[in-house]
Amino acid sequence: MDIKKYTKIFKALSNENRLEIYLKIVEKQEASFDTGDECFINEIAGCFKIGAPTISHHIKELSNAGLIFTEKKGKYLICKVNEGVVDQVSKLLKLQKSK
Amino acid sequence: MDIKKYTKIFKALSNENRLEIYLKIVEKQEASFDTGDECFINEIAGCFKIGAPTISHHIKELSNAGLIFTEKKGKYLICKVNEGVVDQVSKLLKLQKSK
DNA sequence: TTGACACTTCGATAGTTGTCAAAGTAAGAA
DNA sequence: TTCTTACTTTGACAACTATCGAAGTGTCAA
Repeated sequence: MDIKKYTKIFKALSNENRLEIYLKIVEKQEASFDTGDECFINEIAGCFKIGAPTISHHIKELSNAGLIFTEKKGKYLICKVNEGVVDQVSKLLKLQKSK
Repeated sequence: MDIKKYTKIFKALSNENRLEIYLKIVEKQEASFDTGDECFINEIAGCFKIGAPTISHHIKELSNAGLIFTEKKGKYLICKVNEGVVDQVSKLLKLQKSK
């Protein structure tokens, strides 16, 4: 088990703004099951009172931790949740009572 | 939803030694379903190359985040996982595809 | 009561992190 | 080409964190 990988994930989620950015991406992705829209960072950036450089930095941390995937589309940046990692995290934390 | 509560939890798990301490407590608790033993910090402290003050500090952070409960038994300290919080964390991170 | 043990508290310090302003890049519109 | 928009990179700095040694507290056994 790669402890470092998980500490990186938890570190990425341990900052208030970064966690909210991540949750916004999750939210947008949920909505997209109906609409088919993608999550443009541009659209959610306005919700925060931090500057563009800081948001860019946070996105990179989330991406580095493997929590999200990013993709450039013209001048916009699209983000997607990495659902596999989220499942791994849930498993790590839990007791395996059934075992 | 209380973002601060969750950032505190993630921060608690974002340090390598602290995550390992938490996982040791989980492990001990799993074993205890058979043996009925409790998790004495004293016993797991030897696994780490950090000093007692640092371990004490880490335990307090885990407890403060609500991830574990602690209890004094004589001169020993007993730790238990707060399973409720772990479930909440898993729910927070996940997409609700079924909705 | 003395000593050993299991922590805890305190104070210090090196290292890390979140944020910003300024400057940079790259795409698309005019 | 020039301008605007969207993001990135860089450099700096204040705030926070992990760790330690030293000293402190409380428990238990001899």
